[in-house]
Amino acid sequence: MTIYDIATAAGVSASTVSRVINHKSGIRKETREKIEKLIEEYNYSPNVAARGLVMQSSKMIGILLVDIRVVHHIDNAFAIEQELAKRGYCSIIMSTGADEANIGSCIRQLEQRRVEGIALIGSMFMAKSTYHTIKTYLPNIPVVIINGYIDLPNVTGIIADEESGVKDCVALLARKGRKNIVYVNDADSPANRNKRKGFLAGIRALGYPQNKIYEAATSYASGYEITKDILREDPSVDGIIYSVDLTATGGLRALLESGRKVPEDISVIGVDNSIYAKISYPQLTSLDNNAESQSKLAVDLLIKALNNEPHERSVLLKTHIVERETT
Amino acid sequence: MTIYDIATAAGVSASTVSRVINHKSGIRKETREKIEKLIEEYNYSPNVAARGLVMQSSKMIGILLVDIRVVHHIDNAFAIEQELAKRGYCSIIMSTGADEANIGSCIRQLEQRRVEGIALIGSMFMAKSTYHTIKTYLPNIPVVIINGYIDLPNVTGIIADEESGVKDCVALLARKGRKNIVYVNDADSPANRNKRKGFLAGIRALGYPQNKIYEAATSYASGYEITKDILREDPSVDGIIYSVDLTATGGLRALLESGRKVPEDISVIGVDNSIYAKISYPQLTSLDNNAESQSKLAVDLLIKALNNEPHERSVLLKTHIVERETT
DNA sequence: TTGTACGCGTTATCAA
DNA sequence: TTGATAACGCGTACAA
Repeated sequence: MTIYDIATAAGVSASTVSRVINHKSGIRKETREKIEKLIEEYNYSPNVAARGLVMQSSKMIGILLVDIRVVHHIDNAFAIEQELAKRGYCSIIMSTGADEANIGSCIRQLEQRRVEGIALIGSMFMAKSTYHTIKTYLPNIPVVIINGYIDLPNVTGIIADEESGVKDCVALLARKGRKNIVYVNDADSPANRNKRKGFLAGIRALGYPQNKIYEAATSYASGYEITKDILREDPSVDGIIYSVDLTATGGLRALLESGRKVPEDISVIGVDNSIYAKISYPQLTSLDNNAESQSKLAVDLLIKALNNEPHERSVLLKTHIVERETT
Repeated sequence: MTIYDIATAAGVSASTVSRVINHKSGIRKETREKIEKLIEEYNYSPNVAARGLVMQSSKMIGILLVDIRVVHHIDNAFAIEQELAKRGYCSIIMSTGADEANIGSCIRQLEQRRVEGIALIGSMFMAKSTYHTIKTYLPNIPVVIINGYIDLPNVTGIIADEESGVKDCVALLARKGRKNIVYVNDADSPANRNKRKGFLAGIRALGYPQNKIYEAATSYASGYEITKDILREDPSVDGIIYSVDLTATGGLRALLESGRKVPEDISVIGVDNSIYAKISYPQLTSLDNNAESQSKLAVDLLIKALNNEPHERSVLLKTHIVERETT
């Protein structure tokens, strides 16, 4: 079913049908109505790809995430998808995985689809290889990166200042009288390296001798296990900062089982201020990295870029601690 | 940058370049190498939309969810996206919202993009209007629906038998000596109507007089509030089944605050066996509706359908209860 | 081994 | 108010 079928059925040319479809003026009322009826009758709808070819516009954007299942990232994707859908854009959402080669392959796929803009969600996309892929294959289309920054003229970065945020977390624990504070990192990423820096800076500012960092995977189970390790290795620990809420929830469980009282004996802080922080028991104090503002800004900047309007090239967002029951 | 630019630069015709790109045989080695070098040099990559036009294949599939942020659904989307990406398909993922008109509009958009297959995730897509939209606009492309069924020749349905599952939950609580069991529903959906049926059937089988059903929204906060209501209205309650883990976690908090011991005084069961069940305290007993099998099956059936291989039209999956600390 | 010519489904230009 | 024609970028039958 093509525009020609409708044209033939209506006894007009394809251009007339096209005009009706695109609501152009200068069509006789009867002609328009006849064509509209036929379109309805045949359930005809124009082929967007063909239209895109001649219009030189795909009306598609790409959204890349390392893993779509990470709640913290999907909220960003949702905001972008919804807002751009309103403006007629279709979103291609891809989980790239952490492998740099695959990230490159995904970006190239988006290029082949001729997307008109790209959102990169997660600090993983700050990698050198991504820089090169964008520079080489997508030097002209707008790119926003959430929680990251890439120094390219067509790329806009939005970063939450988690380094200062985690430093503030350390200070908060110190104010609560904590002396033995450790940090639990999860997966290696630029964002996590910044948080770690913030932790070390915070400890340094206090002049504490203890600045131990533990490594966990990004899961409840891993948070649980590493925390049992911590209690064994550093029995005097009285404060733990986790790089993400999820591992912190596992940690809380371990603490509970060990008989330690939270926050009487030990304080705990997570990062993301996610649903996990509210669900956990006790409810988790967490560093809010302003995900909602990030999303809104990202959408806003991407739309501006798509419309060739002037806009910032990089934005740094403040973070703040949401205190709950674990501190 | 088009195939013609490469052809001109190489001093050959576009068809020769096309042959090189598509790895056809019968090309002189030197010609091929020259062209390959040029493609590399110019960072040329073919326009997939144009190719799709002539090949009559978009290599795109659509994934529809009511809300991409619902963890329980996003896992399905992830599995489908990953598996089909391996096979060269690009996924258009859309959050439709619950509004039927908008669902229809999303399906029509996918049709205009000429997707080659569609996955519908969530029982909301069993709605009459969706049936008609598919029947009218997409009578020929394969559709799988996860957690639902639509009686159309091109649609395959996968359903978890949550009705029996919830009935089993009631029976489990009865075995634990529970006499006053209530049910907390969340949003209205076909799946939830089945769970409710299961609850009522379970109560009926036991001959219990009490079969009260409460209504909540799909959130931690709502689970918390409704549970406080329950304790006020039915102080003798000793078992609560929640239609989703999320509301159950809110409920657990309310029970804890009320001073009731779980599971000594009261037993709690959720549905989905999600991460929430593991994070909550006490860890939540939950009805596992086999999300992973659902995903695998959906992918499998969709691929078979895309390849025109024979496959089942509808599958019913068993559920099972994962017992943790709340029963 | 390579080139020519056409078609995929649409829109825009220009002429009628 | 409408139609013929070219163009978008590509793949392929057929010819050379």
